[in-house]
Amino acid sequence: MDILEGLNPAQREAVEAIEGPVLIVAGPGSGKTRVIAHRIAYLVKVCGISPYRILAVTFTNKAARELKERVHRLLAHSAQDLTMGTFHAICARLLRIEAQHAGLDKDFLIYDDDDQASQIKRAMLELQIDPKRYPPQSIRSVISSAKAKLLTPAEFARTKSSYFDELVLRVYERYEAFLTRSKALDFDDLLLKTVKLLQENKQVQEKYQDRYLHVMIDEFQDTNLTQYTLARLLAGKYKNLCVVGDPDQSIYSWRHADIRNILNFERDFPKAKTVYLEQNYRSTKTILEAADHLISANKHRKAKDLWTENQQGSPISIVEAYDEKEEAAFVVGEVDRLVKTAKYKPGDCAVLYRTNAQSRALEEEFLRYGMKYRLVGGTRFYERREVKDVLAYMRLLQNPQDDVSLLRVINVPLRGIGQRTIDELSRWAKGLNLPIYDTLQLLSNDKGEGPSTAPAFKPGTTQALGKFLELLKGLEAKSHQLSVPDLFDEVVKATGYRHHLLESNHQDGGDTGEDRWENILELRTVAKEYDSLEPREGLAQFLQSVSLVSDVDSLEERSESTVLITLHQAKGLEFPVVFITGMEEGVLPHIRSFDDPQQMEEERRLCYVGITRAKERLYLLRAFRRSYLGNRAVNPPSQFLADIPTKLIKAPEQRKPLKEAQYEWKPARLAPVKPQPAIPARFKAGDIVKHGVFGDGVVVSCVPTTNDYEITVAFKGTAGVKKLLLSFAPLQKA
DNA sequence: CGAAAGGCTCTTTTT
DNA sequence: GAGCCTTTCG
Repeated sequence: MDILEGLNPAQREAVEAIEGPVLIVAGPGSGKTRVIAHRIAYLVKVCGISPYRILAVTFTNKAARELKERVHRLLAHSAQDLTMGTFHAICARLLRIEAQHAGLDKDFLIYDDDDQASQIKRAMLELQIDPKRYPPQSIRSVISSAKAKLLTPAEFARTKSSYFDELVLRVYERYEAFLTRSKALDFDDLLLKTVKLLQENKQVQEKYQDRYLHVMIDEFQDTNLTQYTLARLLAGKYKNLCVVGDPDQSIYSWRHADIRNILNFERDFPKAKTVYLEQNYRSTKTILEAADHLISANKHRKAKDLWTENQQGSPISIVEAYDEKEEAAFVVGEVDRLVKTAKYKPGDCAVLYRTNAQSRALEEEFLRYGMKYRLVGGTRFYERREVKDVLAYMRLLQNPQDDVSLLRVINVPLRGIGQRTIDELSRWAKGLNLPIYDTLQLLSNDKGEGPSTAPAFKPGTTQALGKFLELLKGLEAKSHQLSVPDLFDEVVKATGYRHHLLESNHQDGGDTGEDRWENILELRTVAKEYDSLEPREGLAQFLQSVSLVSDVDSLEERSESTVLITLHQAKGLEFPVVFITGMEEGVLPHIRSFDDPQQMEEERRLCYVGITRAKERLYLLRAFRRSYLGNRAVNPPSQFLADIPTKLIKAPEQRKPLKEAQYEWKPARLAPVKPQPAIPARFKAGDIVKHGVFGDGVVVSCVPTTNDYEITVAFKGTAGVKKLLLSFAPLQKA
C-alpha cells in the first residue's frame, strides 16, 4: 500500500522530489516509467493533489497508455482526470477547446507529412520554384525546423541568411496561407499554435497555468524548443516542472529535437534538483557493460555510472554473414533454435535495424521459414493509399475546405475529371483566394448569367464536377445523422470506392484489390470505436485520433511474433533477445552522418539504444556484402563493434554450429567477425604488387574480414581483377 | 480523359 | 527498387 515501497533510494528520491524544477536522468532500464507512475500516485495519494491538476507528457500514445494503466493500478479510480498523452495529442485537444481564442476553426484538420508535402509542392508550383533544383523535401524540413524553433514566417524572415532561405520563406508564407484556407494544422502547428496562444492570451494562459500544479515530461532529451517552451509555459505559475530523460538516448535531432534542452536544464533552472537513476533492472552485466563502453566514446555527454545486480549473462554474439539474405537466415535460424532449445518464444525476440529498407530481406526469410513476425513501421497503415483515400472523404465531410483531401479524391474513383480540369480549377481558386470546394459551388451556382471568371469547361466536365459536389453535399448531410461506422459504410458505398477496389481488380504495389479492401475493413473497426458518440463529435474525434497514432502504439506486449523494428522505434521497448542487424559502416553509422561529428555521436547513441533494449541475449550482425538501392556494396564492419570489449564477446569456437537440418546453412561463412583481424594489413590501395601466379598488379582495395583481409588486385596480364584472401595469396610488394 | 510505358530521382530515422 | 512524374498513344 505504501507508494514508496519497493523503490530503490534514487527512485524514492525522484518520487519525493515534488517541489520546483526536477531533472531525473534515467539510464536505460532504470525503472523510469515506474518512477513516473509512482510519482503521480504519490502526488495524489500522499500530497492530496487532485489528478485534474497533473499533466504528464509522453513520447508515444503507447507510453501514455501504459503509464495510465500503472497509475490506475496504484490509484484505482482517481486516475481518470489526469491529463496524459503526447505533446501533439494534448495540444490538439487544447486547441480544439480554445479554438475561438486561437483563431481556429473548431473542426480543424491535422495534416500529416504526406499532406504537408503535397501542399508544399503546390506552393512551389505556384511560386514557380523548380522542384528539381530545390527539393521540396529540404524546403519542408527547413519550414518544419523553423516551426520547431517557434519561428513564424515573419520571425523566420529575420533569421534568413541565404537565397535558399529566401525561397523557403516564400514557400513558408504561401504554405501557411494554404493551411489557413484549408482550416488545417500540421504536426508542428499543433505545438506552435498552442505556445503562441498561451503567450498571447493571458486569460487562456492563466487558465492552464492555474490548473497545472504539476507538469511532467518524459523523454525530455527528444523535445524541441517549441515543446520545451510549452512545458515551461504550462508550469509557469507553480514551477513544478519535472523532466525525465537520458541524454544518451537522444536520437531525434533530425526531427529538430534539441539535446541542449536536457543538457542545459540545470543552467536554465539553477534551483533544479537532479536525480540520477543508475541501477539497471533490465539487462545482464555483459550487455550493460558493452553498452557503457560504446557510449563512453561520445565526447558530449554527462558521464553516468550504470550498474546492475543482474547476472553476468551470456556473452554477446558478433556474427558476420555473407549478405543480407544470410544475415536474415541466421536471425531466423537462431530464433528457431532459441525457441527449441531454450526458454524463449518467438515473441521474446526482436530484430532491430537502422533503415526500414532492411526489413525486406528479414521479412522474406521469416516468411520463407513460416516463422511468425510482426513488422513495425514500413508503409504504415495510415499511410496506405486506400486508407488515405477513404479518410480524405471523411475529412471533407468534417471540413470541405480541405484542399489536400479534395484534390486527392476529386477523381478517385475515376469520374472523368482529368488533370487539365484540376489545373484550371486550382488556378481559378488561386485567383479568387478560395478553397477549391467553394469554387465548385460557384461553378454550380453560375448558370451563365453575367460575366464569369470561371474557366470555360466543357459541358461534360462541368457536369462531372457538379456531380462530385452533389456527392459531397449528400454525404455531408448524412454526417449529421449517421454514427461514424455507418457514415463510413455510406462513404465507401456512395463514392463507389468499394466497387473501385473490388471490381476494377487493379493491382498496385503488389497489393490486390482484396488486400486493399481488407485494409478498409480494418479502418472500419477503428471507426467502430466512435459508434456511441454524437455523429459530428464522433467524426471529429475519429479523425483526430487517426491523425495522431503511430505504429508502435499498436504493438502489444507479449505477442507470439518476433518483432521487426527500426532502432528509433525501439526506444522505450525491451526484449529478452535482441538482434541488431546491419552493423556496418554506412548503415550503422549511417553514411549520411559521416561528415558530421555530432551526427556520428547520435548514431552511436542510436546503437546504444539498440543494445540496451536487450535483457538477456544480444546479437550484433553484419553482412559482408549488402544490396542497397539496387546495387551491391561491400561495407567494412561498423566502427562501433570495435568499442565492444573482446572479453564480452562469445569466442568463435564456443559458438554452437548452425546445423538445423531444415535450413540450408553455410556455417563456414557464419563465423563471428573480430573487429580487427589479428594479422596486420600488409597492403593498401594503390600498392604495386607481384603475385606468384598472376604476375604484376595494383591493389584496388584491402577490406578486413574475419581474421583476414579480402584484397582486390587488378593484374596487368590476362588475369584481370581478382579478389584474394590476403593470408593465402602469394603476394609481395613490387 | 485514361492507361501504359518509360524515365527520373531519391530513399534515415517519425509524433 | 519503388514511387513519382512525364510522355505517349488510344
